Amino acid sequence: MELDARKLQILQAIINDYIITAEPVGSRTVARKYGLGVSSATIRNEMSDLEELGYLEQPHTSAGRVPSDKAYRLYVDKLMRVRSLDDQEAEYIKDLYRDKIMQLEQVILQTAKVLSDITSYTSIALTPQLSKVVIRHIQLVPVDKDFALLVVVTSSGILKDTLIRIPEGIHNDFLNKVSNILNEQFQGKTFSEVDIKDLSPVQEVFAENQRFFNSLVDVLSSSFQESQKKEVLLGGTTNIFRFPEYQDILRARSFLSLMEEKDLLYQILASSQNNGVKVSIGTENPHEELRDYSIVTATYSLGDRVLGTIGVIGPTRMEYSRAISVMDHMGKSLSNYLTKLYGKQP
Amino acid sequence: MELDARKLQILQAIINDYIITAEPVGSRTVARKYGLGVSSATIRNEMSDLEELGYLEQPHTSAGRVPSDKAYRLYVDKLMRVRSLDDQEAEYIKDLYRDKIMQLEQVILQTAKVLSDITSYTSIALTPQLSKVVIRHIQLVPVDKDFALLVVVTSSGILKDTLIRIPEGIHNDFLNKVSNILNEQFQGKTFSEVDIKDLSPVQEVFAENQRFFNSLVDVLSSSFQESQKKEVLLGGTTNIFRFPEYQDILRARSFLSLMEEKDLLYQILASSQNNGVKVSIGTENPHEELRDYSIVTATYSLGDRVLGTIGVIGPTRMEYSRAISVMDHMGKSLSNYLTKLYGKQP
DNA sequence: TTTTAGCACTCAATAGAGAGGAGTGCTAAC
DNA sequence: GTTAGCACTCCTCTCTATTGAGTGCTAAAA
Repeated sequence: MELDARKLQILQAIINDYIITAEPVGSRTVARKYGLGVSSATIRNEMSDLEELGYLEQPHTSAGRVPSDKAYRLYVDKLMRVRSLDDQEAEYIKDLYRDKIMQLEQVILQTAKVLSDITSYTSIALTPQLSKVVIRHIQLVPVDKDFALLVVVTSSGILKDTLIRIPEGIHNDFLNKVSNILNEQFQGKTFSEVDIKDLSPVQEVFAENQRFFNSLVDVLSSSFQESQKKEVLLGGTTNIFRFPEYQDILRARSFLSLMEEKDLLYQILASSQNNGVKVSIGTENPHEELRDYSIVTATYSLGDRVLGTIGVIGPTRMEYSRAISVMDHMGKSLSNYLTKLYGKQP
Repeated sequence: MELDARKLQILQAIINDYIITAEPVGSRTVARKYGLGVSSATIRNEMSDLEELGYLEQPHTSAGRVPSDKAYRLYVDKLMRVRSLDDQEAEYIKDLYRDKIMQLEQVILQTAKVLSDITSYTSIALTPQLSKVVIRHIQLVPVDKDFALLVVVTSSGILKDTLIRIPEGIHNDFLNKVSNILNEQFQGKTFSEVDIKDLSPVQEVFAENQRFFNSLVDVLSSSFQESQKKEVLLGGTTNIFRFPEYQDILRARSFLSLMEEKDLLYQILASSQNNGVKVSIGTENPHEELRDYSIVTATYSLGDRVLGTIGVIGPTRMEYSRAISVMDHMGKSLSNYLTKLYGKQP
């Protein structure tokens, strides 16, 4: 049995209604609110068919029906018409990136905040995967007689700077020399290519300052290690309370706990590395814990290299149309901003 | 009527029991569990007195009694014996600061995490008030032909670094010159003393590079502005779910919303600027919203200058003894660490 | 053949009644 | 001053209708 036009209409009506009300939808409601010119009995028959086909589910016999993940999938792929952003939202997003120079992580954090504000879902963002990023410059900047700043600049902005203690009697010229060595060794490499052991041959340059050499190696290697670190940023975690299905303390708590599992969230987002917007509905998701949620993600890039992923998570009865258009727009705006700011690298 | 020894004993028993169980305590429980050698009827009479004196409250006639804020205050000031940390906890804290050089904000963030882990309450931390901090060094570090890094180093570590675009044809010597000018103007001043207008007289040095001058001023002033910014860090927000009195969705939600009001939290913490540990119990707190919570705070310092505040927040039936000893220890450890690391400044 | 009206049936949600129990306050005796 | 005893309060839990939204089926109408 194929889905004829009327079945589709009814299915769409049920999905629309359920997205708004979060209550199982009955045949009478469909007949009255979405006047299709047929009686509730007819709709009842159709709904029965739709259930048999796996598009609808019944929480219990005397309740209305609820769309299945399969129905949402159909809805996203075929039924729904993608809304474009309204002016206010577009303006909000534009404002975020207008004329600002922020540290990379700040940009992503702000993006997450705006995402959760606009969609009223919880937003998740992956900071850029620095292992893929090229080291542009390393420099030891003298600060005063005791301290220097080790700055590592990458093709996507600054990675990191660390205060490092310098031994007595070290001259600025020596720091410059060290900077040059570091650049020779590491410039142009990505973080995954870098190997701290490459420094060993130049150890003799440090002569009597072996302690300085060691602490430099320490700082650099922890810096490189950290660059591999997964970092997951969140926005609007308590937005989940807006939804009636999370008025239950156990559900709310389990959601909030889920949001604290950064490793899991990382995996979820990292899996969608192919450019563009991706929608995962409930059980489509490979992770058992996400069975009850839907996730809409988009990637962001620097030039044509994908750097990371942003997304929103919410109940499966998500406003897909809105979420998708927002994510699409946001991914593109963020990529634009980054590419404009950090441009093409040598 | 003054509180005699037996009344104090009974009060202490009730507080102890309520802190553990979160259930109103009845006269029989006191008689049996905390054998004072008198019958429940006697205790009942004493409890009645204690209620009249404002130390106990009754949720309803046929329930046991619950300590009032006044009782907790007495408990904290007189009754309780301050536990010292157990070895495991002390070790945990020591570990946190051992041999690590972290960015200032990282230190505070980690401190908050450990605090909430150890106490199982939610922790709040104020990042250092940079307006009181002295600028040690400003430098423009050339990164490549398009960008330089503006680094502002303060007496408490790095404040901030910002990537800044430099116009074509600017030579490193010029950047150094600019760095020197900036240092002349701002070195040794605190952020609250600094005035961006001081730069105007040197504007002519920039000659044809007025755009560069302008963007420099922009970045600097936003940097200075940001230094005044209140920043509140949290740890263990979902710990609140551990407590039976927050199994109710409304209470849990209202707590989590409260934790999102960064301005309010800032005010709360900022108000305790006198050195040492401070305890605010329920209604003692000037803020209406905190009526149901108790807060234990401690300050942390660099040398003898108070930089900020850390604290834990939880239900009024808090384990004050534990909380106070942890906060005391933590405040001191953090101050030690900072002072050792960033030491005495010129 | 499709649609519809009608009706019995199901089942969650809600309200109400009653029993149980923890705890108090009071009184009278010790 | 202390305690045993007892009536009383009031929350909590359980059990039992009652209600109502919604279904599925059947038979008649289109």
